[in-house]
Order: sequence, then structure tokens, then C-alpha cells
Amino acid sequence: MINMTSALLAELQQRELTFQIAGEDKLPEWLNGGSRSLYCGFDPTADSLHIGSLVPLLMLRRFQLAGHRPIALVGGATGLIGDPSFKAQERQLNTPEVVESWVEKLRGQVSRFVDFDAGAQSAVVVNNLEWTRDLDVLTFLRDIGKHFSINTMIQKESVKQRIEREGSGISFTEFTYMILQSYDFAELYKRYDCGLQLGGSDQWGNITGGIDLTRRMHGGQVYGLTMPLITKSDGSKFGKTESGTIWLDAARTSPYSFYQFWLSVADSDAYRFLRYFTFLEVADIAEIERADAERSGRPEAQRILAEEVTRLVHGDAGLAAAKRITESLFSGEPEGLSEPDLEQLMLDGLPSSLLPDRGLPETLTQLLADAGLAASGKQIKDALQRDAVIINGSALGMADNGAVSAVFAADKALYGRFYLVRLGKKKYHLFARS
RNA sequence: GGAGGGGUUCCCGAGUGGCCAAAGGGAUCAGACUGUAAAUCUGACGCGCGAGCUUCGGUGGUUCGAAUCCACCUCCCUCCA
Repeated sequence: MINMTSALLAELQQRELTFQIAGEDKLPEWLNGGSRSLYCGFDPTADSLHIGSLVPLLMLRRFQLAGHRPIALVGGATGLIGDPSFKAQERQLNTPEVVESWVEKLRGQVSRFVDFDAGAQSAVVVNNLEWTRDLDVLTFLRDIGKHFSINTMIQKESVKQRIEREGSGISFTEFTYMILQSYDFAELYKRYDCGLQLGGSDQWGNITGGIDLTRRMHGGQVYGLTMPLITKSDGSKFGKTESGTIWLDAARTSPYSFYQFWLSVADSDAYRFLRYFTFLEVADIAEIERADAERSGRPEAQRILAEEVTRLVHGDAGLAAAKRITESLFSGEPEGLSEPDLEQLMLDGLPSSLLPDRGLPETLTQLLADAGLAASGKQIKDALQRDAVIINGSALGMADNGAVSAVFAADKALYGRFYLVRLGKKKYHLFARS
């Protein structure tokens, strides 16, 4: 166990998962000293986490695998305030009821990534509302606020642009966010002997604030470690696609879509992402890269990445469903699918809808836009003009736009009831007659 | 409370009476090339198949005509009190 621990930091560095470390000279020794408790916070800003939280979640697990105890903190209190770190604008407050319901959702999500049955290293999930709910203002100001220097706080990079930049601003509420998060660290130190906080690189200011507060309130030496911002080689933002954010909740982003997201990662990002998002050995990833480079044609990296991450987030069943759809649609002729195959695709989460017998829209542009294949009829129109709309194997053109009932005639349906519509190369939608 | 500056289509950002559905860039979508990749090239990019309809913080005016002018309201920023 001791050896595993010293190996851990080295491995994280190999994976490029460490960005900044507070107390770097003493952290290895501390980790080597036995099983330690560490935490990472997740604020409820929606009813699901998205893949931006995946790296920290997996980090908790990496530490647990190395013999430490992970504490996942769900920010029932901080979520009520809003973290201003590197945010361009003041955020809208959510109601306590909403935040509370989100907290419960996140609690369940977070729990899937760590082990609660690991003896002394069993994971813990806490809510910082536990120790802030009954904190009264005067106590807060006298016992906690007194330890913070405004001079230091306004120097923090994370709020600097909000303070200096014209056209924005920061409320007192958001400004005090750092104090609340700092207090979390001090409190976890007291309650769980928690000595390390993990977070994204944007959390550096909040983490060091917590380290200072823990020292001042309890005289304790604690540490901080941040992970780099995940970037894409083309400079666009990681984790967003045409259809929006990639969520961890299967109801928001289906395992199929999730799998597809990772499958379409650029070559230049794939090996780095394998190191960030999987538990594959660094050496094995290097071997995959070498093999891909020697072979011509399509690399294996994306497939492995998609499989590993989908399994981590959606389990074996989710991965199986995702692969089933992918293989059906992208290998060979999708129109050659059997009737049970098509039924299975609907169950597996391929976007699908029922086609009413009567009352169909007059144009394909409207019907397909309503089905969610594109954001507007304009985009369908563009696709129609380029022969990019394919229904049951035949391409349609603008001439078909007004002929909805002919296109969806009963005798054109697969097995008398299915229409598989493809828009462009990757977007599919299955219509079934009711 | 006072003075000044600002709020433009997803984002940044031009536009100061008609030539404006609104420059340019980014993002995004589609096509070609490919490997469901990148880069590159092409087209689209408020909504509508179309005629046309609805936009430039909000409301109401002036005008043949307003994102552009006027009044009031609202939100943000800076300085002063």
C-alpha cells in the first residue's frame, strides 16, 4: 500500500493529471504515511453532472485504489451561492428547493464512481449544508470571516476579471463563495481528518483559501492538488457538441450518444484522453499509440476510449447498448437490419418517435426538425438540397419536401412500420408507425 | 443621490435615419476529400418549402421610413457623494 501511494503521484504526473500542487514538497511524505482522507467538491448547478466532472470523479477513485479514503462533497450550501471563479458574469440564484433536489441527484451520480465497501478506505459522501445550515451570521463573520483578508481575496486571479473588467461586476454573495468553500475544507479536516482537496485548475484560489483557513482555525497542515483544464487540440471547448453538453445522466445523454462522443474525438486528443479518462496503464496507452501509428487507416484509440469511458459511466449494459446501435448503423447497410434489430434500437436509446397515422406535417423540413434531427427547417432544407437526407436507403431531394405522405407511405416502411432516417453522416432517427 | 459610458442575431464585435435580417471573426450544421478523425475547400447559419413574417434591453413617440432620433422605464460599468 505504501509503495502504491508513492507510485500514485508519479503516475498522475505521467498522465498529466496534476496542474498545481499546494505543499508539493511535503505531500508525497504525507501520502506515504498511511491511508489518508481527501475530498473533492461538486456543486449542484444542474440535475446532473457532465463530463467536465469526470476527471475529478475518476481522481477520487484513483486515490481510493491507491489506498486512500475519498470524500465526495456535494455542495448543497455552495450551490446556493454560486462560484464566481473565472465566470464572466454574476449567476442567477436557484431556489433552495431546486438546489436540494439537484443535490440528491448528484449524490447518486457521484456514488457510482467510488467504492463504499472498502473497509477503512470506504468512500463518504457529504453535503456542506450540514455544517452551514445553522451557522449564524455573527459567528460566521467573527469566527471565519476574521481569518480572511480582503486584500488577499481581491488579488485572486479567479475573481480579478470580475473586479477589474468593465461591463461585469461581482456581488458580495459570490465574493464570499471562497470563504464558504474554505470553511468546508477546515470542517472536513476537523471531522474526517481530511488533508487534501482536489479540484479543477479553476479551483486553485478556493483550495488555497481552505488551506490557509485550516491552518488558522485548527493549526493543521493540509494540501491541495488541481487538475488541468481539459482542452481540445483544435481549441474548441471540450465537452460540448452540436446537441449540447455531454451529461453523465443517461436520461440526458444516452449511452449511445455518450459512446459516439468519445468515438469522434480527434486523433490528436485521443491518447491524452485515454490517460485522463481511463484506468488503462500509461504504458499500455503508449503501446496503443505506437500500434496505431504503424498501421494505416483508422486508429483503435477512439474505440478503446469510447468503450472504457462508457463502461465507467454507464456500465456494461449501457456500453453493450451503445455498441449495438453503433455497429448496426455504421457497419454495413443499416437498411439490412432485421425487425427485432430495429425494435432493439428503440429500446437502446436510438432517437426515435411514433409516426401518427394522420395529421402529418405538410413538409419534411417541419417533420424532421420536430423530430430533432436539426435545429430548424432551414438545416433540413440545406441537407435536402445536398442529398443528405436518406430514408430507408434512398436519398431525398427538395422535390420530396411537400410529399410527406408519399415518402412515408405504408408500402415504403421496413417490415411495414419502420422508417430509418439519416441526416448527414451521423444523425439517425427511427420513425415507427403507430 | 450626482456625472458619464453601455445593453446588437449562440459568443465576440461592426453598424449612428433608407442600399440592414443587420459587416467581420468564432462556434455550429451540411457537402467534397477521408477513417463516423484532423486540415483544407464549398454552401448554410432569425423563422418559414414559398409568398412572407418577426428581430437590435423594455414601452411609447417622431418620421413615408428607426438598431440608428426623442421620452420614460430597466439592467450593467466607471467616477463622485
